[in-house]
Amino acid sequence: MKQVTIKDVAKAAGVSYSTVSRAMSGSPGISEQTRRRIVRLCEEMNYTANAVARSMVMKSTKLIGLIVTDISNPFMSELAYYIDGQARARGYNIVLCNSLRNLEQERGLFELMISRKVDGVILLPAETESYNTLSALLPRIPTVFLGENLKDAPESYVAVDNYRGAYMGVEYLYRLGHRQILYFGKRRGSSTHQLRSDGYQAACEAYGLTPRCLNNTFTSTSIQYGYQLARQLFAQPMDYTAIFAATDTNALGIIQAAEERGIRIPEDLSLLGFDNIRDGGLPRIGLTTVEQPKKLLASMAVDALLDKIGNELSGYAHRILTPSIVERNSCSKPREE
Amino acid sequence: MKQVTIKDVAKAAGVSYSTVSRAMSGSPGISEQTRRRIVRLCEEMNYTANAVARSMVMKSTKLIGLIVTDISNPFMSELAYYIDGQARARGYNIVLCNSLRNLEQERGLFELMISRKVDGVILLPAETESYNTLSALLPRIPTVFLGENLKDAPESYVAVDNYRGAYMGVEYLYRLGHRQILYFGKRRGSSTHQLRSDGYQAACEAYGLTPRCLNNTFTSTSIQYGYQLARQLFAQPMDYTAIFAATDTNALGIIQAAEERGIRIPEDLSLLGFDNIRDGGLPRIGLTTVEQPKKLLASMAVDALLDKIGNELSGYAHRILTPSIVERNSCSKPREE
DNA sequence: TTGAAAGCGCTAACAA
DNA sequence: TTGTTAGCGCTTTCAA
Repeated sequence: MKQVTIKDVAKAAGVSYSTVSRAMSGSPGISEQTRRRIVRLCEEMNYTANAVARSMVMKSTKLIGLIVTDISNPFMSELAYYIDGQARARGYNIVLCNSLRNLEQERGLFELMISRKVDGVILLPAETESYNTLSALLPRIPTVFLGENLKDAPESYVAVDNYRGAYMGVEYLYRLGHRQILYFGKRRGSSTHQLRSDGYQAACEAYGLTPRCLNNTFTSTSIQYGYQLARQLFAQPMDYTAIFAATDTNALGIIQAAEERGIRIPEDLSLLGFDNIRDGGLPRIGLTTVEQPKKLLASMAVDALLDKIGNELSGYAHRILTPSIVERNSCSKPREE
Repeated sequence: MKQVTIKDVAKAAGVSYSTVSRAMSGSPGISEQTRRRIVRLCEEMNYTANAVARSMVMKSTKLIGLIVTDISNPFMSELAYYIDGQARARGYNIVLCNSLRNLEQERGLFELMISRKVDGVILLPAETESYNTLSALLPRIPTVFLGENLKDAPESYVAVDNYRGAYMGVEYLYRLGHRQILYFGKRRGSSTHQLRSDGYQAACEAYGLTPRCLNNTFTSTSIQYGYQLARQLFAQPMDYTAIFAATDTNALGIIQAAEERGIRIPEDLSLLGFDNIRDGGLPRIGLTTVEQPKKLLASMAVDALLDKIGNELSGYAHRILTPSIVERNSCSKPREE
């Protein structure tokens, strides 16, 4: 697997190797004739430029680090799909890592990205706390936080307006006629969760409803945990007509628990999610939910990062997108008593 | 964002920069005293070794290219999750790309990986044809095909025994009492699909059943297409008691179409999938399916690749894993007529 | 135990 | 239009 280098080509062509470089990179100051000759020769010789060597002198790897907590999570894999598409269209590739929602691991990965000299990193933080853990490293590499709202932190992020999304969710249920809405699954340590729960509270106040919140005591929001939480909940009398789940994965767990207990959705209970992960659109699930515009989030994150990479001087940018509600079949009017 | 280099540290420490290199890389031939002094200094100065420069001289990037058709597909994102874990444990990172199941795109990405000098690539091929499209490039970089069975091609791959899996699936349905089993969704251009369908046919013969196959005429196997195909199918009289879907995504589409038509699964119709993607385990879905052991597949692919990278001389290896059946709620005895 | 120096493959400034 | 040459930041041989 001996690699052909620019020197080999130069020798074969009988020119200096800077001429080969010029021919390949399309720079000016070279006759069309020799360029063509050399390009052809490169193909014949199977010459492929060594991107590592180029990175060395260009001081740019054209690589973006993407740190997610768990790529097998459908929300993140969808985001990753769009990020890759957008990045590649701009000449970049993605180095992917999973932090496993572990701050130490995340920090290690971040340092790894610095040492790999990626041009920038897009981070789906493990927790809100991530910002603090990483703050000392942040000046060393352009970074954009994605998904998590950093409020007024002096660092770039793009996220959905979680407060507003939750507010809209309550409004939606209210208009359907619900007056007892339970908020389900708020997880500690996440500003996303805090904002959603704040939005829920605010909307309840505005509409004269009594807010009621069931916290997620687990460290994660998988379906499993949602299910366990919901089982506990359903063991008690149901004095609400709708559940607003903090995340779609929570909602999926609720569906499972409801199924077991013979609670029909939406006939007996309306259920509203948040995120709009693909699974919610599956047959028999049909989850109505507050959508995070994943494609847009992804492309804004890439744009913001490349902006930052381009203008070293620039500061930071906060971009907050407005969510919307996607209606499927998990919400209806409350039953007449 | 001026980067601190090894020279800066050397100057500050008053030693040559080779000494700093030795101190950092833990090589012998350096007093423990100076090593400690230098390591401390590096930390103080925020020195992080430049992996690009190191790659340059080591002729190894410690990077693995991972080319999938679509990372948002749950099967692939799960695989990617395990691949990353296994690779990182061995000191490697992943460069992720999506080929969009497009041969040209895939070829381009493969060339990109060569030029990026990744140490090897794991490829979830777009089609069986991928092997031919890429064959000229294969000698230039260690590669392992994942998921697709290349039969006796002289290239490494790891895949599940698709033939056997399908055979087992038919046996499973047969034992439940089914005698009319329809095979659904075979897609052209995929040896995986070919093998599954062969296994189905063989099992039918062995058990004295009449094989019946409904081909997928689309180029992809998304839920959408499965749904459309199933709609056409259900418009005709149902002269089978079970459907064996070529993939879980197909099965999901079938569930949707069945739902619409009021066909109950498993009461009116048993449904067996293949792959065991996470979605199949969701509440209300409960798809019984032939499982591909994703974690094992991933770690064998990484192992096979690192073997290949380690021993330049070595040839290729074919590793075929045995699938198993995971029972949930989509299959039952056929109804008594 | 440490330092000097070559070189990895490339780009770009400068010379011719 | 083309060639020469100096690096990019590191590892590693060879000498001291």
